[in-house]
Amino acid sequence: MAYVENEMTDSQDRESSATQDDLVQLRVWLRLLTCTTLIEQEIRRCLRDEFAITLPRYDAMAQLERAPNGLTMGQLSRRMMVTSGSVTGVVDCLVNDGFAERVAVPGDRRANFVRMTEKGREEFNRITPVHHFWIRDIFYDMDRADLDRLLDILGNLKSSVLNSLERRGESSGLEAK
Amino acid sequence: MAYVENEMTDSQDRESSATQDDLVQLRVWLRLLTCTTLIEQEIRRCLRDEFAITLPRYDAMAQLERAPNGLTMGQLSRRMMVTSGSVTGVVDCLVNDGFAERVAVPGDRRANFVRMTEKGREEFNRITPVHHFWIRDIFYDMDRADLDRLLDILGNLKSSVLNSLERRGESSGLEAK
DNA sequence: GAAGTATACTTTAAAATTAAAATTTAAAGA
DNA sequence: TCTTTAAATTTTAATTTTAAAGTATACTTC
Repeated sequence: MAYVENEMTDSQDRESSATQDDLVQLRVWLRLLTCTTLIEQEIRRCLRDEFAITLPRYDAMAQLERAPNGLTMGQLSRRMMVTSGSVTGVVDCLVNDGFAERVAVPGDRRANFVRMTEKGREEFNRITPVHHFWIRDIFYDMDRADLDRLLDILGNLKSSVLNSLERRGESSGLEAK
Repeated sequence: MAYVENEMTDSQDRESSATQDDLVQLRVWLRLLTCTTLIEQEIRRCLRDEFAITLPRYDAMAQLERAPNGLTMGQLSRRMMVTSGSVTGVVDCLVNDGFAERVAVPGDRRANFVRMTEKGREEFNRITPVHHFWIRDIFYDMDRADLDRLLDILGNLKSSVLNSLERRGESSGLEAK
């Protein structure tokens, strides 16, 4: 799931390559990846241990929760940033668990909406406050100024990435509108 | 692969939940995840299109390249931040392709070193400059000050995450030494 | 040195993921 | 209308991933 960022004896994770010369961008990328992986693995573990749910499923529920009328598979796929094939399986599981349901789209027989059931909404509301607690705990040492700066800089980074994708063609499958 | 961060019409990717109230940490986390996912998908695509190699395999090669004597499976697993079961498969493929080889560890018959072959090193050296170019292009709009600040703040974040993991027990499987 | 425990790794089963092909339906053009 | 093209999903095959179980080897302690 990613390159490197290691250093010292055997300190694990993935710091340190690209430390010698001036590849700042590479160092930033590797550190970004390290942070994301650490956080993602911890959240995944917590969700499994305390709520017996996988991260992709909680992710899907988080998207559906804010769309009372449901989302099409395509919309859900773009919002989760995974391929539609992947979403098919995740939604199948949610439907199996009774957390979501598929509903026909009036004017288009190719598509169907997925939306949360009442049971799904209840489960989501049970998980979410605890999830927020985990996140706050993970970011506990970051002061408000750091958080604001980070949000800001990541906003710039996101623009930079999207510009890069546009330069190379493919508008990344996630164009607005 | 992760929650949310969406907004506006249908702008895709995953901005916007948690925009209303004061869940800064959550907003930062979601934006972090968005950036990482965007970059990772693009690098994955480039590696596939231009070098017919997967990201995990290139990742493993990047780790092995800086360890001329090889790494044990456990070391490689911790550095790649994936489970050892996962590494087994990736290394099998690298060995199949002739990019890596397994070597017995003198004093320990349970372990074995994995190290790159000359062919693997050549392939790695062919890919790496192009990889660096992609990374630079992706970060093109970020000025030096932003990059430095980002590296710095992500360093703090990494510490914060590791502290959080320690508080909860499990030193995350990646303790130094 | 025997027994119990820990370590290094592989294997297994289940999920998630991607890319590409296949299906079905809609929209557009002639 | 007919044909082509596009769009929304699902399916398929291959990878990667995790967690947990299994194997083999090393270490510790009595």
